[in-house]
Amino acid sequence: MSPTPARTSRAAIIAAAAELLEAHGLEALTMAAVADVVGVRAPSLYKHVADRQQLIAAVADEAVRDLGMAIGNVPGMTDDGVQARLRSVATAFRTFARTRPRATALVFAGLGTEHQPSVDAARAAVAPLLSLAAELAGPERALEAARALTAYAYGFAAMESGGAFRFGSDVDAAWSAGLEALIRGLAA
Amino acid sequence: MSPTPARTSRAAIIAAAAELLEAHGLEALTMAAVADVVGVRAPSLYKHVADRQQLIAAVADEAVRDLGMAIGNVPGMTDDGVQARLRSVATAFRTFARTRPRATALVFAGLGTEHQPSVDAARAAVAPLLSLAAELAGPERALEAARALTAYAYGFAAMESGGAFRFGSDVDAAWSAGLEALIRGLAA
DNA sequence: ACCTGAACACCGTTCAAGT
DNA sequence: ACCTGAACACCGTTCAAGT
Repeated sequence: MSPTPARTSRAAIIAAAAELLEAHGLEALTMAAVADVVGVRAPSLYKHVADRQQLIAAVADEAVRDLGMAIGNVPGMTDDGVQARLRSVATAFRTFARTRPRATALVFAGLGTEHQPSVDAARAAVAPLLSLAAELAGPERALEAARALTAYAYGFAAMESGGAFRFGSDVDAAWSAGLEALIRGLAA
Repeated sequence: MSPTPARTSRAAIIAAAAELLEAHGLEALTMAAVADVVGVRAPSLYKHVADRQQLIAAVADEAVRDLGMAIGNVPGMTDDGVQARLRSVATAFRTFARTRPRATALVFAGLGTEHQPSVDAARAAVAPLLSLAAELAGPERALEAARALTAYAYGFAAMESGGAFRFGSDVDAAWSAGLEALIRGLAA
């Protein structure tokens, strides 16, 4: 007669889904596999998430928040100049994208979902980058500069994770050279 | 007794798959849907392609070739300086990515496939960009410069197609400003 | 030599029945 | 109030049977 307490939770389900995505790709993120990780049967998931699309959307939203924290909490930046801090934030972005490439692709390329993270979440995530861009290029051109930096960082990280850089040579050096060039150009 | 002639072809199948991908997304690229477009039943496709993964890979390969042609045949560039030609080629890339966003994501982000386009195909596609990069930044730094330009162009186009630019303001102006900054910085 | 229907394993999702 | 097995429609893939 006593109603059973929940044997899993929305948070656990989203975490399991994010793990499966990163470990084995989007096609491995099945309701049965997620259910298996959290220890229930597939139909039970529908008590916690509407359907698979919404679960994927929730994984993307969580990734946006994680990314925001990753680039918002870069340590020891108080003493540096704008360009050095921008370099640190962009590199934190790259590190995040290398750690969670498939979640990053879900957020930025959106292949496999029609979902967009909420405007508020996106705004919060890029806030630190936007304020540095304003410092670098002036408030008038802050948005443009932030977009250019994000485009470069995401594009580079995506190509890197996707294996697009296969002509040898030093990938780290290419990252730094491109970033320096962009920062220099935006500051001018 | 006479063996039946092929009622469809590998080329037609790939074209149908590319159409479905762009029109309705990767999850709409099903064997049944492709078979329907080319006018056969799903099992017949296996006479022409090994399986769905290989079909998706073929779509990606074809997209790489198309992209190579798109950025290799930019008209009326003979009289321009390096920077102007680079601007034209990068903009041709953006135009291609806006026309075929999902195929572009398949090639660069590779979410939904483990496939990589062959090194030769990729090399051919980026050849025009590489030679311009050499002209701009010197042969020593050509590869770095080409990578930075590709990363920026793909990243910008991906974010644009994915709807990441939703804070208002002029997206075309942002594209130009970022591209100018990068070219200026790479030339220095 | 290619095409087909039937069949199988799998997936997302619903729902009545359990506790 | 949540969980489950059974069921349904759909998907990728195989294969024996047609022409």
